[in-house]
Amino acid sequence: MHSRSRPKPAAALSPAFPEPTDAGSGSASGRELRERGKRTMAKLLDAGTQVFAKRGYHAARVDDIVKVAKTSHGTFYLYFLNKEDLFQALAEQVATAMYDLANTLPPVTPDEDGAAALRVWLNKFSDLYRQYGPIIRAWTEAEIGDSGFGRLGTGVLTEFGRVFVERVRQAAPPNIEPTVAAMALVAMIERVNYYVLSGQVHVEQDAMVNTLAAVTQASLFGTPLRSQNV
Amino acid sequence: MHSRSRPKPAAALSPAFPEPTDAGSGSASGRELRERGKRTMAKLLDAGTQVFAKRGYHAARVDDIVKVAKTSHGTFYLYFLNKEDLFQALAEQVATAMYDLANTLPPVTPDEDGAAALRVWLNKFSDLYRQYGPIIRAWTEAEIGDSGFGRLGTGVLTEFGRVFVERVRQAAPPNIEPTVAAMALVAMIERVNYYVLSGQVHVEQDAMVNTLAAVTQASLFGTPLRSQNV
Amino acid sequence: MHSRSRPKPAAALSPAFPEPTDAGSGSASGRELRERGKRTMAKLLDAGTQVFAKRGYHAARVDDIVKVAKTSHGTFYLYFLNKEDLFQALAEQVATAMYDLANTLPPVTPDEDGAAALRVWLNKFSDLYRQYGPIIRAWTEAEIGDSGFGRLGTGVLTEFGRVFVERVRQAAPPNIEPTVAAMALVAMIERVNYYVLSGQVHVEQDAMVNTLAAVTQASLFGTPLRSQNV
Amino acid sequence: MHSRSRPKPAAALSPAFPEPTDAGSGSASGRELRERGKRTMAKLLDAGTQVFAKRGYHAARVDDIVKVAKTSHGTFYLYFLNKEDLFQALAEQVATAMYDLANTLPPVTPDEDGAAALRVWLNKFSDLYRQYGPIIRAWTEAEIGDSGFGRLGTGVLTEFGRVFVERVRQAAPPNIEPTVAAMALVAMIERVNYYVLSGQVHVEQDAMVNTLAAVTQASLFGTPLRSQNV
DNA sequence: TATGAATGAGCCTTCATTCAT
DNA sequence: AATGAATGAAGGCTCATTCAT
Repeated sequence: MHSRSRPKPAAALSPAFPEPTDAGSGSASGRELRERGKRTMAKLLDAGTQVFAKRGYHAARVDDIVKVAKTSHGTFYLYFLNKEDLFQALAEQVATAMYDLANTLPPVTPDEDGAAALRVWLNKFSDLYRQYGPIIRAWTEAEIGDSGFGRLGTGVLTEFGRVFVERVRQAAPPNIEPTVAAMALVAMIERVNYYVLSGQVHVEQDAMVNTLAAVTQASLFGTPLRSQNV
Repeated sequence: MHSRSRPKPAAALSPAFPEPTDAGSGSASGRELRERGKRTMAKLLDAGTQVFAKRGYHAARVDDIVKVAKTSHGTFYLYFLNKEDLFQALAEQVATAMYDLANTLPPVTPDEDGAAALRVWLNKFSDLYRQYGPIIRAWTEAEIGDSGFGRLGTGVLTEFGRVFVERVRQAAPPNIEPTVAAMALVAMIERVNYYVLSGQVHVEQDAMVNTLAAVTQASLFGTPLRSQNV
Repeated sequence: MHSRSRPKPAAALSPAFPEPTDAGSGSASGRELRERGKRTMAKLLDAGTQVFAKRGYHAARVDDIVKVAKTSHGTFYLYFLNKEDLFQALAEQVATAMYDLANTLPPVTPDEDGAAALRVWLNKFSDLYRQYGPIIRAWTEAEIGDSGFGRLGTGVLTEFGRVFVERVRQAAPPNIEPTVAAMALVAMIERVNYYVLSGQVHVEQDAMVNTLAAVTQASLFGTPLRSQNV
Repeated sequence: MHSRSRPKPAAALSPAFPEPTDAGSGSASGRELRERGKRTMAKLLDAGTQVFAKRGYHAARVDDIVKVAKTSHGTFYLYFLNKEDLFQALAEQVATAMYDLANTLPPVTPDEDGAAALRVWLNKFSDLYRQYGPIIRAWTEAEIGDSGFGRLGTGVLTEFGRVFVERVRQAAPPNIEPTVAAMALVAMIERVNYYVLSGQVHVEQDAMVNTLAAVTQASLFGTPLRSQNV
């Protein structure tokens, strides 16, 4: 669809973390932005997040977005090729942040230290998911069909899987099949956060995190599941 | 919007089962359908499944559906109030089947019998998910916003949760918090099936089922995770 | 631009002349039209002729066309892919008619019989030009840029040139260069009609035809130019 | 619309020549331009010529023009009221040059001297047409509708007609109708140049000029058409 | 019961023009 | 004298829904 490409999120995998609102954000033309231009683009990205969150990808109208951003249609198309392009930019922000988070997953040990480290990480995941969840949801929606989003999503998923597999390998006896188990854990963590964020189930973040940590440990080390601090 | 309501096909699927989600359905005449009418409606439902699967809820056009069903726009509106109504009908089919399946979840025991029973059930879940997955995915999409779908989805989720909680209670020592753990297991099972079905990860159904059963047991009884038959 | 193709005008070169309003006319989908559909399409083609005539290709809005045709936007796009597609259909009508006319050019002889035959033919040309002139003008406009119209126009021009060359060859001594002379005559005839039709010069059709016939004969046979019946 | 009017560049082209088409020009401050300003204006006029040539009047975007001129939107509107104003300025250049050329048309005599003089003039016409042809083409396009361009075009045409009529009168026996014949010759000369310039027919300039001269002479004096020097 | 033509609100996108710096 | 960000009125096109047959 667009003929000019934005900086790839993969680049952001590097340790040097770019400023959140600029990372992966692109313009319709790749031109350099002055101060004012940056503000406008940030407003649009932010408005996009809100509107996609509220209405989902398909139902979101450019008109909604520019209204929230208090700017005009013309301006929108100065910064983005179209709705998809804006979404792409947001998705890349998410992807970048997720990649980075995945790589901070601590080694999982069977003791209370391991559980604590896991809980810290799960809290960070939860915070990130809360921040970007709407985009992720819309992502799933946009994914259907043909667009290139799928790959982005799969990429992030794969990265999570890869890191979890490593941890599973480090932790578990050699007779278990780490890839599937890793995926199962990733799936659980993602989806529970989704249920909670979307309000389909009502649980405190602490309870959720504790349980997820416990299930994860139990899965790897056979520690009987006990919900702590609930 | 005309007021005529659509015959409720979902109801027929499980005569004994109370129609829990019927409230929101704004459809469907009680008029009896002749043989031909039944065939046409079946064609439309089937076409709807295909098209929603391929394009998602929003991107699906009535035009696509009637083309696949080899019928006309006029006919479509003879059987359904609108696109949402058709989707509702399909969603109700899914919900009914899911409710029924949830209620066949066997007691979970720590022994190999328990694992085997779990695997049988997970296979049934997987089959059902494969059959209806596209609708479920589109469901998530339609859910965003305001429609009544959310309730339907939440209802099914709740039912699964309820049943799992019962089993977790039966199985686990009294000091664990069953509701959150149950939800985590449901989330894991659903999402892994989704990943696999949507082709985002490539795993054989057997491997998936075995792992899910193992993780479930491990979570409840501390059985160290072992992937069997992989 | 469009993925489905309309019947080629070249086909219409065959002696069997198709009904004027159906020739070259195409639909967005190639589907067969019922009586009503044919009427609607005719209305749109007619409205297109009027609007393109009045405003030119670029300035013509689909909205104008459907207003003149007393129909709706939706209907327009039922019959044509877009504005260009409608124009194409009209242009093909013109091209077909022009091809056919070109092939009826009589042999040019130096006597009064030759002049009379030429006048008859020029009158037919003039009538055709009056009928289709607006489209031809818009054609020139649409031609600029990249579209395939150019070829169509060039094709018609070439056909006229070819036929005139034949006649010039028949008529003129062997020492003259027929192709350029033929083109010059074609250019003159076309452009004079254009000037007159567009109201840039005010001359009666008779005077115009007589003069064109006289110049043509004079060019070929050296008959001194005399304007008759003026 | 601001009322400041643009400096009239056309006037400068022929100080002695009365500005006949100035009436419709709604432009341009009498403010004097410094060296830099003159350069900028020249860049814009030049860019305008290129872009109108390539895309035609309607399809030409101000954005294209300023890009080619390597300047900004703001600057464009410093020099011209709007797109039409720039076009007007260019058209006036053309009109002025054409007027001047028309008035150098030599008397047409039946001998070889007359033919030679005609060929010299036709070559000048051709050169001018090549230089300004794109504008003339766009002119025709802009003409459609309501703008004042038509008058400008008609004015030039009328001037050519007037001059040709004089020559025809000088040359021809009193029994011919000079106005129509003159127009026919003008039409021919213009249109042949157009065909050649637009690449619709492929002829060397020499062949074209020779033929046009021959047809012109033949029309006036009955000299049989012979293409010379081909 | 079935058809397909017709409708028009809605949304996306472009581009001439203005304005603050 | 120059810049480039911002604006918003057009205008193209789609698609859910209705209607006449």
